[in-house]
Amino acid sequence: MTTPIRLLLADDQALVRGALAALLSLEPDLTVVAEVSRGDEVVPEALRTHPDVALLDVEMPGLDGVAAAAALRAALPGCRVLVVTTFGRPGYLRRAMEAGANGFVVKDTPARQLADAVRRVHAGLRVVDPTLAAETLATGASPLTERETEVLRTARGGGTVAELAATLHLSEGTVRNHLSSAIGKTGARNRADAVRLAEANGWLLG
Amino acid sequence: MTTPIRLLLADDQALVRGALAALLSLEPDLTVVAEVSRGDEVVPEALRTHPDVALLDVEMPGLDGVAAAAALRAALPGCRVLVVTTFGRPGYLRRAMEAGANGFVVKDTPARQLADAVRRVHAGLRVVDPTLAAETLATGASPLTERETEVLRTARGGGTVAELAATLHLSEGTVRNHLSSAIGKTGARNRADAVRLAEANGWLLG
DNA sequence: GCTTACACCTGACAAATGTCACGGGCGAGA
DNA sequence: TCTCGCCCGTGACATTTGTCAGGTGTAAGC
Repeated sequence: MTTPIRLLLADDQALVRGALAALLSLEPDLTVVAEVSRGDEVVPEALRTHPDVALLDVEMPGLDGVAAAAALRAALPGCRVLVVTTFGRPGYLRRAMEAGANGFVVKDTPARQLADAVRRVHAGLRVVDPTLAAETLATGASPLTERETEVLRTARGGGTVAELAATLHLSEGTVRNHLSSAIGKTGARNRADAVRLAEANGWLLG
Repeated sequence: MTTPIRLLLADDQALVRGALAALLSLEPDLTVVAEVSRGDEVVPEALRTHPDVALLDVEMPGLDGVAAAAALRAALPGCRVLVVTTFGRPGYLRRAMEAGANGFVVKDTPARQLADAVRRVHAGLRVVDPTLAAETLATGASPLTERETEVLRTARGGGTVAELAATLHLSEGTVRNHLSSAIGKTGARNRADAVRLAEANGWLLG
């Protein structure tokens, strides 16, 4: 073993972040050099500490993990990215890979495998949960157009059509058309149902 | 120091569970004797391993952490319970305390404080996040009746009134009345909004 | 006994929602 | 060029939803 692999951890839950740091620090060839709680702190902290691998959560304030991954790849091309997330949503994996992530691990995986995943990513390999990969291929990309996802995303707050139209600067009829189309495409029966399904598939990311 | 404090960990996310085990094992006076991933495995495993303190997540398959806490207090009165959860929902804290939990910690708290929380709970003290405690007192208990919460819980799936009525064996009018009442009490404008608000307050637990 | 709260139902009503048919404009690709 | 898909809009329509005013029965409290 030469110098240890330098790690950056990004997770909004301090307890989980610290626990992951403890877990990874048990490995002699790994060392945690930075911890952040927000997505928009990833790049500045990485520029300061020059990690070899960054472990990013998807759900974070400021900037979601996928966007942070893209920004990090642009700022430090030599830094590998391993996305570690709670939800194994098919769309998340797809978006993360498109954003340049080198690996994707859900928090359901056994703790022992995390260090190996880090090492593989550092070695230039891709690490993907096989179950999730299959599901992603089965589910496919989002069938929703840009506008439809935007309307659905706004509809998450639970407002009337009039309010949606006002915040989106659209006509009420247009909003209804987009919603109807989204409902049809997702196979939902309701606006609320469509929001639920789209979110479960990871189709509502920024 | 005499014998170390024996811990049981319950969390459905294997990675988080393992990381917490690593974090707590760093403390010389703590030892993790059991790990489970489901709420309904807590009591059997506790009967087998006799932990001093059980760390329970709220969101778990099989049995939620609050119900598991109650069952554990009944089966092993000597075992202290520390609830560790992702969401700082006011209702969760209230329900957990009513179920006999000795402490309540959100996953936003710094990792260093967890071991102290465990020690305090083991010493017979109550550990509660002060911010969350204040919010709980401000929000108060659920204003919803049993039936209203049940209807809201069923409405989470996103079905029509007719379907809700069918699954609940009620008349459509009754369902609508319960929904309307719940919407009024929560200050929501929609059925979907009411579900969202009630869930955010932790009023939809089993 | 009386009151209060809850569960359950009915019927009716206005408002919101979801669907459809129909336009026009715009950019990408055959 | 022509077609196709997406975006945006209109108007109309049936359905669903949320609200209200009633009614019953039942259990708990004064």
